[in-house]
Amino acid sequence: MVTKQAAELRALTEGRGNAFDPDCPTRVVLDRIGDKWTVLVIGALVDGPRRFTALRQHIGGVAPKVLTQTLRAMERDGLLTRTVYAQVPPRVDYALTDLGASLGGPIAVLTDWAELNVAKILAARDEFVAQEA
Amino acid sequence: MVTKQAAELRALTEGRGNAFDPDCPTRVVLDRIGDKWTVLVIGALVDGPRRFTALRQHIGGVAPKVLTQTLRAMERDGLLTRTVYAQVPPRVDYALTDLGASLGGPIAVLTDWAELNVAKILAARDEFVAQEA
DNA sequence: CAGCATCCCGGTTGATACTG
DNA sequence: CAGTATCAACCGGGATGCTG
Repeated sequence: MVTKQAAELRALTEGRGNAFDPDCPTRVVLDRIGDKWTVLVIGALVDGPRRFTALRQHIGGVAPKVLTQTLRAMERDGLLTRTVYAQVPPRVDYALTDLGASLGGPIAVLTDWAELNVAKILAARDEFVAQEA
Repeated sequence: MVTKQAAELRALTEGRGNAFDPDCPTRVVLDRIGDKWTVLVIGALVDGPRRFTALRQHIGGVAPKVLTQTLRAMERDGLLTRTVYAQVPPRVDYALTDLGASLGGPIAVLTDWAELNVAKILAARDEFVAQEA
């Protein structure tokens, strides 16, 4: 059942050591997915552009500095656009690019898996703790 | 095209603030995926059990301590099994559980996306750097 | 062989306060 | 409003040395 997956994974992790290449596709994407806030930002922008403060309030609990960092990194990687309006007070809109929006698919697969299996994971943890007691 | 994804993502990130619940499905899985070595370990085990040293050499560049940490965390979460043989010299086999193997699917989706789009990301980075110069 | 104990370093995260 | 500046705290991660 995992033969196709196995092949794909091996191609990435075993093939020619590219898993240790910092520019390896796996690495680049995984680093961004693994980032605590990127997924939230994508979730916050899937249904339209938002302003900085709107994002902040929507996500909640994120420091301005960190949000800025996340946003800049995503902009740098072409996942979203940053539009500055020359007016007072300042206004900046953030919107997903096609690329950024297309990441929603893989993320959704992951979150689907998570929803399906998180119970098993938590059960495994409980059992593990129980065993070592 | 992203309407279904949008709905799913919103359910996870917007729904009821569970994105900030440490036990939120998204969080748990993302933390594990985001881990530098977990994906490599899965890739190393998809085609059968391996011993500690075999894993170490296969993955390469991972300190024993860190590999142990990763392995333990994955065992704790029911992603793999750890089998100790009472013999001298010691022997420990690691193998993916069904749960662990099933994570290969979502990971493959992610890596597929990565392979398809990493060029765009890198191009976006270059362009970004060029612009600010 | 497997892996734990210890020490340590650097980068990242975050809270707080301030500004164009 | 949309950040930047600054400082403090916190691990992830690695090197080394030792054991059952």
